[in-house]
Amino acid sequence: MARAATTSDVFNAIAEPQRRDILVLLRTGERPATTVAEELEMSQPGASKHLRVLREVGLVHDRRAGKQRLYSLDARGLRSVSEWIGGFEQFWNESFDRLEAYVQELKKEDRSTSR
Amino acid sequence: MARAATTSDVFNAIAEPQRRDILVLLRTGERPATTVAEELEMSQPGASKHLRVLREVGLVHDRRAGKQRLYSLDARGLRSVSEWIGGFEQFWNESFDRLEAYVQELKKEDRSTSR
DNA sequence: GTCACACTTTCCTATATGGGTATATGTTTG
DNA sequence: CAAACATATACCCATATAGGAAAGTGTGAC
Repeated sequence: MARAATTSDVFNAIAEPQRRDILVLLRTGERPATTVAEELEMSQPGASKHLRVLREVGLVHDRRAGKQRLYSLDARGLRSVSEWIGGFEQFWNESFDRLEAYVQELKKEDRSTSR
Repeated sequence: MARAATTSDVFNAIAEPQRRDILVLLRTGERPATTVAEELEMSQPGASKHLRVLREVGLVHDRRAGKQRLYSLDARGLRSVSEWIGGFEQFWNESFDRLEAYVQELKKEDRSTSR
């Protein structure tokens, strides 16, 4: 089995750098697919594919506007990620302390090794 | 080109459900690889591989303890994700409003279609 | 040293992807 | 309806998994 389908999981959808870039870009407002491609310097089909994935996980919406299709951000899907991440905030400092201890340990080992 | 290597990107590392489970499990304290495998019902080599990925992106640390190797959480790497996500918090409510408008629009279309 | 235990790595496989290129689809305009 | 424009899809390829099975490595015990 390979990795889970990006189309069904927000975590996978935002694992791709270019898709993250698209989301960031859309914070400044909706825009047509072509503009997204141009502004992020990716091919038109490339942008279209990424937008499709983002659409399928619900992170963007699209609406027709004449010949164009305007894409807009719907950040609500990122909430689940935020909540998951939130469960770790309390461990940031703690693990920092743990790292400190780790560094101290390394220093000790180094000292005893060089003797 | 395929997706970026999981070993070099925290976003990719946490894109895999089982790896997220491991991180959550490790919040309750360090434990040997075998225990991780048992508690999460994954094969021992499987757990080992996932732990390796997490280690390489710095989300876990390991230390030898006799025959065992104890893995512990280092959540600091999740901060970059948290920060990125944080840039979207202000859009949650806003996009909710946008969705409302979207729904209204759908209703309108539906009405005009059924006429 | 040898054995057992706890992991890690190697191999192999089926499957997803991301990217490029070419082509198809949908919409407005003349 | 034909032409033009904006996007989406289909195809093809190279690569990166995740997983299972089997073999390899490191460490404590006898």
